Amino acid sequence: MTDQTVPTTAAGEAATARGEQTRQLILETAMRLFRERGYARTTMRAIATEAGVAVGNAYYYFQSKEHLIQEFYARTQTEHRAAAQPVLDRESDFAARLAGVLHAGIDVLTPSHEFAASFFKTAAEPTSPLSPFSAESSGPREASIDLYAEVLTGSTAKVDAELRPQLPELLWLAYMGVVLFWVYDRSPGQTRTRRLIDGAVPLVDRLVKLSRLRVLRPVTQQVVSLIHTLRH
Amino acid sequence: MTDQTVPTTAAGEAATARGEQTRQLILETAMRLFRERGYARTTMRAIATEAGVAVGNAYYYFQSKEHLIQEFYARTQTEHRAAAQPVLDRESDFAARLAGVLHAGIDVLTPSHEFAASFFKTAAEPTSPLSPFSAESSGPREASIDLYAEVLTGSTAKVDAELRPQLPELLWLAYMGVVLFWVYDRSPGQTRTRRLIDGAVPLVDRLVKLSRLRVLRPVTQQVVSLIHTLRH
DNA sequence: GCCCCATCTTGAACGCGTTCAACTTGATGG
DNA sequence: CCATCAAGTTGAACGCGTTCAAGATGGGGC
Repeated sequence: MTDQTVPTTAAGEAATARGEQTRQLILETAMRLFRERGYARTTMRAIATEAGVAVGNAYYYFQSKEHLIQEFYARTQTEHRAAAQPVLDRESDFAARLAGVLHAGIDVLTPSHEFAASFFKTAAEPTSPLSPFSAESSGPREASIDLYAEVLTGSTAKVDAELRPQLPELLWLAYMGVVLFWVYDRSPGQTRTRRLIDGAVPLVDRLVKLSRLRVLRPVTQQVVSLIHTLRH
Repeated sequence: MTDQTVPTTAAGEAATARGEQTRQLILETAMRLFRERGYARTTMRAIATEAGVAVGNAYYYFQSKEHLIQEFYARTQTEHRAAAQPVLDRESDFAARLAGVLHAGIDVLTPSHEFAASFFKTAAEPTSPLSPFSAESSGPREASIDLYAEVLTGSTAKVDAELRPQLPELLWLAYMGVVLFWVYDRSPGQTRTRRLIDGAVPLVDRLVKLSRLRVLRPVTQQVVSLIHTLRH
């Protein structure tokens, strides 16, 4: 805990130091091997050997094997944003924007399905820096939440005023749910996940719009108040 | 894969063979050490030593360190059922029954919070036999779903006819969500999880009752149809 | 030209989960 | 009483992630 040891330059730092090349070399090698053999079957020794460095050297740049994955997060998030941009530029309907962004996320993840499943256990541990809720993952997480804020702000949807500020984070949470479903999805090409998105988005769209309705306002307020309670 | 090797008698089997005592001894020792030191810090060597057997002997009875946990599932489920019984006998109101059962679940889990957090990563892996969705966990899972069927059948709540058959599994899924929240809950005594239950139950109660309402019937049908789609 | 020293690199060593060939035990039946 | 053999038990050995004391490198001040 609390060992902010010396170098291990955080993800996208400037880091003009000599070793930056080595860092990139190790990272590229690791990513390639992870994709080729899966996370568990890729050993640190293999990464080091293929990169032409000593095992210990990999640990100079990355605190652990798990930390090599953090780069995967950052890249995935960047790709997700890029893949979602056309939809955000084109659509103004809330449901269309949300579905587009969710599908874009799965598009980006699809090539890594096997790899993602094998390292998912690591990310799931509450104490892990790789947990999507951890402080270490706050960068990609906030970028991702921003994406859902944009889904909302760029849309023509009218949303209950109290619910609106909470919605981006709720949508991100729903996205986490979709990813969870996707990780467990064993159907060929993860078509079930696609069906989940196509089925759930109109539902969310409907509920969001109904949130302003007389009968449902108490429910909406109950939801918002629960969120506030849980945030402390 | 597919190595249904010789003995390793499944959880609650008859198993009158000689080694049954040793099996229980190893299991009790493991459970004690897991609780005392946490999962990660308990080594197989320590379990073996404290139980007075050789390391290999533990592997004669349990395929892996992870498999020692499966017993924990079965026990937790049994205790949950027992702890929930008074509430099921006493209450007839749906919300009261649901809240009672959920709180009973967390009551039972509370002493093992640290341990649960440390082995959660293992259970989260899609391919793991410990995953709550796996075939190996079907026993405890179905027992747990039955519990939520009973929450519903013993209650006076009137539920949409199409939604009703899906509800026990949905409630179980919600319970999984509560457990997930609980695992990540770092607040002292996991009071946030308690607040989640107390906040979410009235909400679920309200939604279930509203499910029969004119305005919401389409939404209800949409939910049911989505469930059917995802089930194939 | 030389030394200094932060930066980078090395690989043997540690403790872990897991495996396995070899050994012991004790009920069975001749 | 002994031979048999499935059931149970052993601990050295393997490959893994990780650590760390020791060494190599090379730009900057003198």
